[in-house]
Amino acid sequence: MPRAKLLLPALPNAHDTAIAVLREHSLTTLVQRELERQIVSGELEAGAKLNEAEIAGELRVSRGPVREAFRALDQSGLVRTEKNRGVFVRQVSLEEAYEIYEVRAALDGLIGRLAAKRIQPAQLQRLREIVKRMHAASRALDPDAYFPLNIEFHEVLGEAAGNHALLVNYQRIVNELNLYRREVISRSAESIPASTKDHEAIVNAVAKGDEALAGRLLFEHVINGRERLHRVLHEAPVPRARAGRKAAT
Amino acid sequence: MPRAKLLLPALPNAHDTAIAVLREHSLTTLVQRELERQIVSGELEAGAKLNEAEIAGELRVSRGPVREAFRALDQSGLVRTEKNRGVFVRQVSLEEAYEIYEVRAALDGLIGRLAAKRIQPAQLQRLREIVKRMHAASRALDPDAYFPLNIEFHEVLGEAAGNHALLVNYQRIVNELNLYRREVISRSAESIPASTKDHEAIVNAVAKGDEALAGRLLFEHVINGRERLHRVLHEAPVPRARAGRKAAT
DNA sequence: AAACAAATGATTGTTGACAATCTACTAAAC
DNA sequence: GTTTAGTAGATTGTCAACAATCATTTGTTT
Repeated sequence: MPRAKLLLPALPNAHDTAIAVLREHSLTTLVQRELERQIVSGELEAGAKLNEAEIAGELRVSRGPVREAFRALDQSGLVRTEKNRGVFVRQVSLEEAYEIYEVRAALDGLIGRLAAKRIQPAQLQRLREIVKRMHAASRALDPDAYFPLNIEFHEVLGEAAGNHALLVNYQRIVNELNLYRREVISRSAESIPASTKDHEAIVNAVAKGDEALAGRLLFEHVINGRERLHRVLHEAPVPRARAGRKAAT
Repeated sequence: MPRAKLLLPALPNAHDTAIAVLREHSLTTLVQRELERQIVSGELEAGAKLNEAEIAGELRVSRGPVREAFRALDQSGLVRTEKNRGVFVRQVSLEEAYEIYEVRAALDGLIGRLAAKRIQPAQLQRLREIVKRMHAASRALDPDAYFPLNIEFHEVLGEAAGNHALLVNYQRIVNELNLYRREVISRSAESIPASTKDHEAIVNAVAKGDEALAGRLLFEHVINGRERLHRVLHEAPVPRARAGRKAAT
């Protein structure tokens, strides 16, 4: 008798909450999120092949939702699909990373200008605390502590810009970039102090409401990051890239 | 006897070419492209509901590839999905459009700077011809001729920037924006001359290789476009019962 | 032994069927 | 007349089976 379900008391147990989740989200969405999490966290490493049946088995769903999730992840740039061969966690080449950094610089420049105009006290406070923790990680030269702080810093700043479309595009770009940076940044402990200084200056510019300065600092911060990355990879000189240009007038 | 297929001579007919296409592209990809075309062209108007079975029937495929295509289109911002209700061609509100314009301005600013640095003679020639045709459409005050020229202009410029990641993100943004602009721009014939002048100045700046100027002009061009749009919308909404002001939620 | 050919196994691409959910309509109650 | 409950139809979400393609191994030939 299905009627019984309606008479159940509102005692939430694991089964009920699972059903509640499914009422709002499709399996495809859940699979997509889980895979995204695994990719972004590095659990699935770049270049790894994603086997439909295997993933479906692990997540206890059929291949349909998995395939749909693959399509979404492909479009968002986290995986690449080869017909009849499968999908693979995207590997971002140095050249691609270089291009993506330019895009990110432009978006971050905009974020800086908007954040300087619109940031709210609570958000500013969060930024200041993150920077404080960054200083600690910086003194300890601890990349594993610094990396998530860096992510959080730019996340908060992105929210402070108060432009949802901008945030969505920014997050996508940063995700792609993180595919590239993870392994590298852990080897670049020496760049942490410089990066921390950048962040501090950015917070000050935003706090002052100096839109032009905040925009330029963020733009340069990203370009600096790109060059640091490049230097770590090839001890060779960085391709000519002028950090000083402002994002957009 | 399926063996016969292997013995067929290499005379291309409709059937063979269809098979050749499928060797390279999955049905999902083809469905995705077709729907994207229909949405961008306006064949499917904003807010329209996309029925899985219906589309599958029209395109002679099963629902699987259609659903996968939906996922990709959702991620690229062309449709919105409501669980158990279906997918709809995305409607971009005025507020969203306003936000997206800001993002586009930042990306276009970057395009301007990069294009000024890297554009090739053939591309510059294409831009000049487009502007010439724009002048013609401008004198005739013909929005239907002007609209595609405008799209093409920015497409060429985007290619000239020589940054693939930038181009991909830019196209996505422009697609979203076009969801909003189509109906509006046709009513704003009076802004065509100003827009044409913008384009001409941009070409000149790019031709001179003046990165800062090209970047600034493009940024301002987009913002101007946003303001023109805003003005058209807020002047016109008169009680006069002229058809259709539904989009602006 | 090296290289090519055929067959086998594994994986992806596609389809149709079934279950769950929503929408629209009818009818009864107030 | 309006509202509410119930039901029938349509639509989406999920799944499992089938077909096509690719990868690997085995066997044959030189």
